[in-house]
Amino acid sequence: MLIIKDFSLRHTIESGQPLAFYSDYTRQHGKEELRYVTQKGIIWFRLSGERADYTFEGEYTKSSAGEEIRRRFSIDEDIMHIYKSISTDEFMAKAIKEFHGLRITCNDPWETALCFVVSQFNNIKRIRGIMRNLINEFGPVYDGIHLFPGPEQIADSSTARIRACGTGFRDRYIKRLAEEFSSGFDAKRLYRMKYDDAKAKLMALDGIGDKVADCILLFGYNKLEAFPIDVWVKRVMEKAYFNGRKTSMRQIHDFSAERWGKYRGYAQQYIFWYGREKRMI
DNA sequence: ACCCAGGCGGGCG
DNA sequence: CGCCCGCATGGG
Repeated sequence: MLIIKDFSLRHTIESGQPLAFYSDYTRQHGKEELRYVTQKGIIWFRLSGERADYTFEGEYTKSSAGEEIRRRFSIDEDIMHIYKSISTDEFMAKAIKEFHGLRITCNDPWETALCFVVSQFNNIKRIRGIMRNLINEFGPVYDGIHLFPGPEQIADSSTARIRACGTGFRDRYIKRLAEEFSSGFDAKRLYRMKYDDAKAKLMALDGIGDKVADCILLFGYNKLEAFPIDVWVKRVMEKAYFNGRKTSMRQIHDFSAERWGKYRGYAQQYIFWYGREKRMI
């Protein structure tokens, strides 16, 4: 059993992070459960207050599954220090207070890249459906359950089979991404690279632009200085920080770096989720 | 019917 | 640089 302080599974999952795109989350009578698959197996994660427990299947052991969970939810991160350091104005302080315990998840780079290539010009509900289709179509079966597919499993398929999962025009991006991640692109190397250099490497891939690259760095590499700007973040920030004026991406990037520094990825996730939940637009 | 969705690539001035 | 366009698909 684990004790996790300052953690809201609900805000973490519902704020549209990669895990939410392909897992089952339930909450009733104060008990929460998340079932998710990885390339190695299946994890059942249960939470009641601050008490967490888990079961697993696949290649995991009790200890490696525990490690998976610790890493995925950044359990060892000093979250209160991060909250304090980005609570630099009333809007952010209020968002953090109301949605206490929202954490940036730390996911696998390939999983994250696939999720956010699917996400472009799309909505969260459909992203979920497409991710589930991809898992059911390409994920290897373990004990009757499809695991998360590895890049090589998609790289070998036709674009038609990818498109049949509902991806639309993103089929060729997905195919090329899978090819890159299964050979050629050294995904592990980006862990050790500085933010700017890693971002340039990602943006060199077909179908990955400014926003998706930042998502992969934030949710896949835990580079907390990444600040993904999507339509929601842009509009909420224009309203809350720029007097309703149209503001360029460049200006918003600069503003976020200056205001929230190296933890601005957290600020971004609060802006995104708080803005949507409070129907600010 | 119309509009939009956690954008990107390509072409243009 | 900035701006504009097309892009698959499904839900409101």
